[in-house]
Amino acid sequence: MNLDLLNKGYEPREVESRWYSFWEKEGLFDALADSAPKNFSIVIPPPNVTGVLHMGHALNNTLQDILCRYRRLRGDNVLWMPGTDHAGIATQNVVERKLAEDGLDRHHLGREKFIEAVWQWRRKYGNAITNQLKRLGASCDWKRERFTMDDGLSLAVRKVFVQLYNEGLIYRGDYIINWCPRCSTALADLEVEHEETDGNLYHIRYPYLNAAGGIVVATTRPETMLGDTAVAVHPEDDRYRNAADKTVMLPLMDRAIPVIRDKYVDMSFGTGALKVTPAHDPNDYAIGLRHDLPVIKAIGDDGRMTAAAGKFEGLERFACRRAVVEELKAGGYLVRVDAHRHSVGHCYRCKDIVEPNLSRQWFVKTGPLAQEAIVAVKEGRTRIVPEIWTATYFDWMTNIRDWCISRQIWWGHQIPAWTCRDCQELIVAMEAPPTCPACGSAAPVQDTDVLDTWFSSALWPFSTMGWPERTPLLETFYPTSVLVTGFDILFFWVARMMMMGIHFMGAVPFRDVYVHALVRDEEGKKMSKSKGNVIDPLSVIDTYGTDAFRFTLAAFAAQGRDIKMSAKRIEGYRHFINKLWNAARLCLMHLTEGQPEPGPESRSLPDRWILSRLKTLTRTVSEAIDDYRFNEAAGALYNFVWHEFCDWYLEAIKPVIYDRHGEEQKAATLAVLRRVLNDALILLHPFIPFVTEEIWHKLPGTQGSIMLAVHPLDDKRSVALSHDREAEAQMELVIDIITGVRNIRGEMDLPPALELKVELQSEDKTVRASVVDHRDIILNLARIKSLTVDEPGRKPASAATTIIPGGTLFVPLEGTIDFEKEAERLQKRINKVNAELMPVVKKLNNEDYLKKAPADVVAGARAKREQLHLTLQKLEATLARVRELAK
RNA sequence: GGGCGGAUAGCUCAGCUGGGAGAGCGUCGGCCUUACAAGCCGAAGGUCACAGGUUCAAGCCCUGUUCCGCCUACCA
Repeated sequence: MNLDLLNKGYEPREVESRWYSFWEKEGLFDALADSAPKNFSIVIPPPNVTGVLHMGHALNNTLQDILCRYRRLRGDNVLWMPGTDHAGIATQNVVERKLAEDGLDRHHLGREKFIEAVWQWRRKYGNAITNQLKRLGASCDWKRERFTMDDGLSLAVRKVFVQLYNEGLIYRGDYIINWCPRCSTALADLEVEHEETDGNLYHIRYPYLNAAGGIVVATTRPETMLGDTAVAVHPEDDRYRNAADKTVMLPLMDRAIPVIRDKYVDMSFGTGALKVTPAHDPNDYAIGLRHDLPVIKAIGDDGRMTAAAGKFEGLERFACRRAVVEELKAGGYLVRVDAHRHSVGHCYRCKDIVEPNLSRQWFVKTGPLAQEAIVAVKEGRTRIVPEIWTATYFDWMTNIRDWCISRQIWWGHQIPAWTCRDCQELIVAMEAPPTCPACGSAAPVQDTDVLDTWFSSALWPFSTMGWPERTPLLETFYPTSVLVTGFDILFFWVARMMMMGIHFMGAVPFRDVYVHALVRDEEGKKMSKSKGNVIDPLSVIDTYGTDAFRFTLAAFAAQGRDIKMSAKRIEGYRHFINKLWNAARLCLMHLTEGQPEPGPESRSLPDRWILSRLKTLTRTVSEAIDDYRFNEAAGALYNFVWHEFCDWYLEAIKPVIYDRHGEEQKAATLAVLRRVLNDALILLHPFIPFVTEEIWHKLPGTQGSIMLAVHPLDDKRSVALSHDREAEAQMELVIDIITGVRNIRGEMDLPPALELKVELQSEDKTVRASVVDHRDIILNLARIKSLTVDEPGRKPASAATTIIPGGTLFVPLEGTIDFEKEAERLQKRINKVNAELMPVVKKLNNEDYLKKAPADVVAGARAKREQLHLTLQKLEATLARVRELAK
């Protein structure tokens, strides 16, 4: 016996620190660029380079790692492509804040120096997130790590931009876009978060220019009136039949503006008259185009009023709102102010209120691209799991609007477009044109804008593999097997990868998209720094260990449901890791190298049973992983290890391994024990890689990493195992008897030390024989002194009784029995059986049921009725006897 | 405004194509049994949100209602 093989309690810190570097050093995460018989690939959703590991990353990468490790164990050539995203606005903000600490800002530094500063920052801090992924155990092929701003990916970005431009799928134009005054950049529609806000609806009277009275308009943003160039009414609105074609005087500005008719106006809203501000509202802009209205930009890109706002020039937009309202009131123009709840757009980065603003931007024409992406999913070339997201995907893709891709920041891929200083020719090209192709003037000027970060992420599945070159990596691993992601970036990222992948590779970027849930806090709220409810995965890992954490995530990753995370649940799974650890200790105390492996014929009942259960487990776990039902796989493993393996099997074989049943039996059992531990570790490894690797190395007879082990589905000796129905039935009987005795002991308050003699009466010969065969196991686990087996006959007088499916169990308690208590106990049982019996009887009395239900279902119900009936009879007879004796 | 999801034991949640209500934690009782007290054994606890409907049969399918949560949207 070798007790110091493993420590008594599992210490994750010490163990985990060893294995990650071992795996990396051995090259166990490396993919072969050349195609193997089976290839499997995943591209990581690249975390922001500024990021720190949060719960979302932890879940996302744990699930990917489970898939990758599982596929490797199944013999696949696995590529898990890692990398990070340059995260334009986020990173720029971080570095700007950093500079501010030194009293610097980017405008003083200049563009070039600022970008250099960002690169410096990236070199210094940019690996934080990848190091954290390593602590999580992520088995990425780090040698291939990519960054969205590295040379290869930047080339891919330019190539894509130029081609789309030449195909007419990228264009530049003046449109109303979402403008964030704080970030001072355009935002895509997706980057705007809408939030219901309590505001006011201001009713303002615009007097007619050459007539009495006026028109009352309603607005939530009164300051925009400074840019009004018309008032619109619906052509069929009788109220304004006479008003149309008149001219009103814009208050405060003393500007004459026309009253026009446009069907866009909703007669039922407000007064039915709409003030039109083409420069600051997308609908108004459209109306402006239809009616050839002037465009007056009253709010500047810095969020302050422009010269066009007259005396309000320079006022911050919300200060201006207050000032405008005051003046309107003073001038008698303000008719009414109603409280009005409406949704207000906020910048998803800085949360500042977004201002619709007219400006010249670059757009991707998404219609044709989206169409292809819809067809790909319709035809099943890409499958979205769970399927529920397919509808959402279609919905969004169908109603997609053009994608504003230019950003007025510095950190990112600068747009490969140049303008000639002299003739204004626009040149879109991979490299800077030395001269203008139109007029020959020197050095056209590059557009100062950069591309939306998601533009480069959209290329991720193929740009990381070396596109535009046709690399072996692409040949082998594109399309990728599956993309694992949270639904929050389904549109931002997945949809756009679909569009770009199909367009540029001619094939979908992934076969499956597995959409997982969000990790929330204990109360189901989204974790966020401002709420202070963030659980830091790294501190969880420090406290409970990576394996416990990963297992928790997997166990709660039920499809379509968010995960509420709390320390308490992780603690529960730490116990599981510890349980496994200690079970392994027990095994390792007895397993030695080179033990003989006797044939199946010498296997005991528990041996046969556990092998049969292992077979089921292997299938269950593998199928669950194949279907992305991670929680089912984790649940099956938990139940097997803790309850079947530890509670029953290990307890049952203790007498054998402690040398009470002879050498031959011991050798057979140890061989089984080894096989079960071996296979269970392999099945567990994708979920809890560290502890399984540690145990694996202590297991005599194993060589190298568990990552190179043969999966039970591919291992001849394991495949040869089959379901052993006989063993399962016999073991069930044994368990029933043991549980029955334990139950009596517990409910009758019998001291554990009290030596019990137990009698089983059964009319079933097979049952009797079976119990005799396995008497030792029962004596040991039920902690009883003797077990006699008989045909039904004389009932022991002073005994506690339990009915089990195979017969009746008597625990004679001569002189010590408490009849009251026993009667009570039996009555409880009777009530329970009755409750179970009632619905069955009712069913079987229903002729329609007998006629219409499938035969096997009816047969099952009949069998159940018989069995319950029998049990009930026995219980009632016993109770009657006990009552008699109690008198 | 449109759409989606959720409501099952005290808590957190499983329950896959309709056919015997489950787990973990917590609670109660008993155990230091030679791997594990981060453990072992036993027990209690549920009108499956509400109201209808389909069906021989509904936690599961349909309709409506209530309460949560999320996504989406250019009604000023």
